Amino acid sequence: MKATIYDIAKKAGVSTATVSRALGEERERVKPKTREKILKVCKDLNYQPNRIAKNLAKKSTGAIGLVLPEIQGDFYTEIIRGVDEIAYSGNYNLIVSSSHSRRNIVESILGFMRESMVDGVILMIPSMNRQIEEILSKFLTPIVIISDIEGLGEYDKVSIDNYQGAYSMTEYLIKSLKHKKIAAICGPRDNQDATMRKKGYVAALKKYKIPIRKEWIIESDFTIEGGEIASSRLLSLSEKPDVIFAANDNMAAGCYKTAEALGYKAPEDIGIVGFDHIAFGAFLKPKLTTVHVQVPEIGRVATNLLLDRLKDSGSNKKASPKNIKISTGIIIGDSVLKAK
Amino acid sequence: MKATIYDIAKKAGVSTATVSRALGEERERVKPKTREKILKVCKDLNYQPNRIAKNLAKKSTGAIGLVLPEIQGDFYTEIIRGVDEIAYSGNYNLIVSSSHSRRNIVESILGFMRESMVDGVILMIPSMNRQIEEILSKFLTPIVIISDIEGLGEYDKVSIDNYQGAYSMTEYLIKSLKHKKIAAICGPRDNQDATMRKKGYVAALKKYKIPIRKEWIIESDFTIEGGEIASSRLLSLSEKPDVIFAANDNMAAGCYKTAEALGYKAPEDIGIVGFDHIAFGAFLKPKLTTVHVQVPEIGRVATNLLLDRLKDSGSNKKASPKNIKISTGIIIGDSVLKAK
DNA sequence: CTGTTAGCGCCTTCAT
DNA sequence: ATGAAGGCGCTAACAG
Repeated sequence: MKATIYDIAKKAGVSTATVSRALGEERERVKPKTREKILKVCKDLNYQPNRIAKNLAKKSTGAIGLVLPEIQGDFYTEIIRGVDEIAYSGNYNLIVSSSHSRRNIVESILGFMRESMVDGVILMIPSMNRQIEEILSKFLTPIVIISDIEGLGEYDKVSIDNYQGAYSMTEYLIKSLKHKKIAAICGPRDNQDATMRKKGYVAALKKYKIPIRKEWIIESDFTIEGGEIASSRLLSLSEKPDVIFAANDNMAAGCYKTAEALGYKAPEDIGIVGFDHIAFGAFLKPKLTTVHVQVPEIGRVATNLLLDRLKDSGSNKKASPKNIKISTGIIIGDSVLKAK
Repeated sequence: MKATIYDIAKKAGVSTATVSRALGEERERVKPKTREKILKVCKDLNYQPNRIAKNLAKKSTGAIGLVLPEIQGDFYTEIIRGVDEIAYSGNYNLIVSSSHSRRNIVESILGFMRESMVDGVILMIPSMNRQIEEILSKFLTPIVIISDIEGLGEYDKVSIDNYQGAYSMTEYLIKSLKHKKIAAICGPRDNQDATMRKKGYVAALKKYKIPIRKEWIIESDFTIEGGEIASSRLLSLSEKPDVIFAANDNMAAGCYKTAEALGYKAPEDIGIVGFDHIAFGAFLKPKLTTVHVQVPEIGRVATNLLLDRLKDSGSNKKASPKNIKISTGIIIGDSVLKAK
């Protein structure tokens, strides 16, 4: 049987209160000799404090939750890294959970936070719906959302500046590289990041008065395979684009595959650019030109917002929600040439 | 203030026990009408059950913990995927934690499990030491170890069959491809996976009576950069190997980089093979020949072992520890040719 | 079917 | 510096 604080108290000849103090943050308020005795007994009995009981008594868990749509690939692990870094230095434990495969994200949220195993939650969601909104509205713990969804004014929010990133890349292709025939492989329609990236692309074309061609804008799914399929469609058009702007690096990798399979050589025959700047892009040949996203920074910023909330949750004047955009940059590789 | 089961009981005019039943697994044992009334009150008061209290009362959390050395790269996320899959279908929540960067793994274990926030733990560790062993020996919850460390007979254990994988690959290079000049870039000395891979390599050379050359066995660190450095050393030797067997795909990728930088062409000038078969290897050019490891399967198997333990923890006859090895295979790419 | 009553293990005033 | 005692919110016998 596990030893409890009560066993310790009895064996050490003190009260449970003293044991609690000796082990907790009030170490100083107990005589060194007593404390030593208590610690010795703890060792003898292999005492392991029960955090559940502690949490119940203190009404806080010292942990924050991170809910991700999935835990796969560099993108998400880098978010985790950013969150973990700040959580750790703020003395919070991190609990990561994913709404993986079969499990839909709503369910995950429910199981995870409605039951308050954590003091606060960082939620990353690609899209919103009534159901989720309703659950969120009932939330009792602070919550920070990572998403590019508009509205949501009542929550702290951090997002990638998808619009600006896509706009800048498109502008770079047009202005610096003199391209006009630029196709886009977009992410899923219901994914807000994807939507904003597409908007940025379209806006840049408009700005430079380049006509938008429907057949050069393909919706896909952010996977490598999706990129393969979409690009093979683009490359089989009678009028082909000169450059393909994939809305993420995975799909750009799919374009490489297709190009190779179809006998096109990048960048000479077809230019390819991506978005995200995930690690493995550097191993693509030719090196991928892409939009740089400070992924771990997203996690850091979100966590800082959450910790601020947690700190403030005592005082009753709630700070108004913050909305932070993480800026992007352009990484110039060798996957697209200047137009002839 | 959060509503408690007590508030519900009062407002619904029933006892807390009835509320607990109506909401829990004994739904059936309460009259439908009563239950409905209770559910309505719950809605009205936006009642969120407190899982902490529940855990304390039930003495179980319904969650298992997964402790990884880090959460970065495909290898670890695929482990997570395997674990999550089984945990989910077994109705357990998964809590992932990493002993990331500054935090050493021991500390992580301490914070994570000694305090029994979980019913059981899956621990992945690259190496063992006294300190860790001592902590583990004091463990009160079931624990499954993912590691190729020998000994450890008292724990359920799952490991990659590193030895066999490395042996088979080396044998393939020798027997099928007629190579004799095979160098190895190993992982860290204190990493057990690395050690077993090296042993497999050495054993195969011995079996085929190929002399072992110290200068062709280099210790590195499983990173891309490590692979770069190690391979540049190999390629600057007066007598160069024909093939480099990198102990993981990351380091193999580093070899590609170096080879390119130094003007060697794979596979014509130098053969390169790896270990792990992580996703991005398929994007290397030429396609990487490597040892296939069923990574998600590691997670699945480990989780099944843990769930079995948890199921049995009621009965007092403990099943004897199981030790499962996950077999490997060889993926033939284009990164090494038959010897001339 | 439902209520009563103890805990679960720890923390935290309030006294001493 | 320490002890006594009452929660924290929920579950689980045991009665009715």
